[in-house]
Amino acid sequence: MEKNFDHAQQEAAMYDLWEKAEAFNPDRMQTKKKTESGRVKSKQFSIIMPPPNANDPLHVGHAMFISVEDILIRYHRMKGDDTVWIPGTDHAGIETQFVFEKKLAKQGKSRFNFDRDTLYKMIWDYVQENSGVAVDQMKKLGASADWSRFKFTLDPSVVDFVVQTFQKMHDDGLVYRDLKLVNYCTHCGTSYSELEVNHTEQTTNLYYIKYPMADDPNEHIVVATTRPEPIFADQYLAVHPDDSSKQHLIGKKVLNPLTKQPMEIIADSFVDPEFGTGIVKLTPAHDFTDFEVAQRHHLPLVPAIGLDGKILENGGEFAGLKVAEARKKVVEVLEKANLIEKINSQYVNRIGTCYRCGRIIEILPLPQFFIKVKDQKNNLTQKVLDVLDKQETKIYGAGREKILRNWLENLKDWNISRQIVWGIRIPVWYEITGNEEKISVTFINSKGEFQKTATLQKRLDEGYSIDEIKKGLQQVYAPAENHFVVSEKNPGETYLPETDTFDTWFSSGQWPIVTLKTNKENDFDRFYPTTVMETAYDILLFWVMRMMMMGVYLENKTPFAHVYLHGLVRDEKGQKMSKSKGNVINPLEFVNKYGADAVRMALIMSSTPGSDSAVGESKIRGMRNFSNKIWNAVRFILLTLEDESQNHSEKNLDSVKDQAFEKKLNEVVGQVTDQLEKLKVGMAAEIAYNEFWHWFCDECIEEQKKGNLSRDALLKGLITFLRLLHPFAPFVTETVWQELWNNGDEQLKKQLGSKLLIVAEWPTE
RNA sequence: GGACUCGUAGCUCAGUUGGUUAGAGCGCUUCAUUGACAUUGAAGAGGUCAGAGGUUCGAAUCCCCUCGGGUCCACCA
Repeated sequence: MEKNFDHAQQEAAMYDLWEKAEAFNPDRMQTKKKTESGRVKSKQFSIIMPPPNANDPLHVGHAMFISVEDILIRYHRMKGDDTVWIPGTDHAGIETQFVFEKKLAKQGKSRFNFDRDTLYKMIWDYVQENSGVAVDQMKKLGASADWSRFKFTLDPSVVDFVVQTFQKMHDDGLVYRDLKLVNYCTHCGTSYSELEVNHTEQTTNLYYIKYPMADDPNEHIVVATTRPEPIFADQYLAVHPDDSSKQHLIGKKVLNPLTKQPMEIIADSFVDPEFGTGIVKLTPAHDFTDFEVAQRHHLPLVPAIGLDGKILENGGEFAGLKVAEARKKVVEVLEKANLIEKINSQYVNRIGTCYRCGRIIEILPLPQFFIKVKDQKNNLTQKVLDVLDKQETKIYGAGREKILRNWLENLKDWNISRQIVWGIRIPVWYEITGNEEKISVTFINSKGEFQKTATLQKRLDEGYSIDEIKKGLQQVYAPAENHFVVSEKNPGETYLPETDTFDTWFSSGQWPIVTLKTNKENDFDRFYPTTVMETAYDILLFWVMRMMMMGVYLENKTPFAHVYLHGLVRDEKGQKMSKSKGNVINPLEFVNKYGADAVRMALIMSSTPGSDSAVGESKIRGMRNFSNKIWNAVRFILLTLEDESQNHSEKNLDSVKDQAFEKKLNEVVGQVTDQLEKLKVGMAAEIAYNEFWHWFCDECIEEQKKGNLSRDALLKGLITFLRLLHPFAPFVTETVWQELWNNGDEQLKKQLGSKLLIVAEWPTE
């Protein structure tokens, strides 16, 4: 054996050995053990991998989940459980389309140059080019996932399943289409769920604007607002009903400062009498609170801003201006008319920004598809809360269960429409007959020219056929009340397809079910509910919550028994990694430098669910030393085995020492096993590390050198430790195991029990 | 405003049913070692476990308060 462990030379070979033996596939491996009574014991252990973005290389967070999950999988496989780890990759709808559009932009093109089908195919090809990278990197990290069960989130079988789910939800009355306010990014051209909006603080102007009284234009009231630009569309103001200083205003009318149209003052308790002047203008089409107030009082919804982020035609002289420009101009006009009392320029305000591009999110009314989350018959959130109450799913991660409960209790209906191409098309078709005036379309005509938004009627009048429009279709805008049918295929000549796609989380929310139901025949019955869902805590609400909702809806059962939430990996100083700081750790770079085992150990050791951890090069280097320690312990023991002269020196051994050694060894086995059973992966790794290095190597090997411990005991200890350490450091342990097997006599082989460590038996006390 | 979380060795962090001298990695000091490993070993310095109070035979751990970080949510325009 070489003096040091050469990870670069061994890792790929070991992975190859495992794959050739089909060690990851529970159907091929003998994972069932017979009990004493001769019965087959088939406790299952299953993990569905959180699919990484198919288009991106892995980052350190992925390395973290692979380490944790692979440790659990390897442990249970060795224990003899029916163990499966189902891998996959994600199409990451908005992310990927965003990246692709940037690429198009470099070529001077945009998504408006292509019809839906063409664009979809282009992105598909683009993702295919990159998709091997992530899988390859997972293998480099040692992931013992069953690749024969691999799934991509846009595989036809997945798409079919998701479409059926939507159909079922629609049949059950859980789906509705409605004009609602949505968070819309005019740059990305899509709406977002409330979770996808970042809130940042910003210092803005708070304008105090005079509204003349209708019955006496010399009198006025003052309203404070940060958003003067949609004033032209406002029709109502509000005060608090119990605000004694404002009560005389209720029911009175003022004049709109821009349009001079009369506006009524209503009373609603949402108004804070202490803020501003205690009088609020209502803009129901562009403010969530105002929208709710308007619904309570049955006030009209008058949009002022369009999907392009510009003022609509009803804005008169402001029409066509972008929001920011319009604001400037409105303020100018009001100032000229002497209608601005004062401006507080130091007002700190929270605004929503796009989590993708960082631009300000507009709130716009748009017909979208929603899932009822608190339906009377199918109260999804309540069902999930019940699951938590009954502890059918346990959450590991400090305080995270409370956060989950809090969200479930307050969750609003789920907007699942996204205005992008890269995803699963919502299987809905709009009846067009009679609605040609109300439906708008954008498309590429047969000459390849982009036709911007116009009513269907107008395009038909221009001589375009339905067929031509359909072929080059980009976007359909059907009114909320438009009749539609749910169907994957075209129901007939008189229909146009919905062009929106599902929110990625709608399909990935079904991931544990889809992967099991569209794979090997009995997988679902065999592995559902899965044992552990392991993922980062920052997608607890996006993903874990949705999976639980879909699980209880589709199967009446939670999709997993345990949720292990790992923390964010920070840099050596505990700072958040970011490209701009330049402190991003590329896990594969360190795999090449120090080995996968070292990276895994560094990520796992001293990490605990729910909390962030700090990892830097020095830690990884330290763990590389540990791999080498394992290597050299084996090297030493192999040398002593070859050295026959040592044999007789053991004759008069004090067997009491051996007994003490075995006792302690059993304790270590018990401790590591115990921690793994409790999902305390970090603790398990730490115990195995310390006991191996500082007890077995530092003490026991030295004792053996002095002749105080038998060679047999030491060998037994070594074999036991290799088993214990294998889940954590699979490559080096398997490498030395092969070394032992290939150089060992029959007796040693018998002791090892298995040619491959990966499927060797987990030690018992 | 509500909620959650954290404050342990110079640095980054373990220590979840309260129980003997509080641990690890890296760093630091001194020494050792040409035969498992310098990617090593031995010895050591370094912590009033943020602060005050309470429960207890016993608290880093449970409760209350204070101070100081972090995160999430919320209709204060």
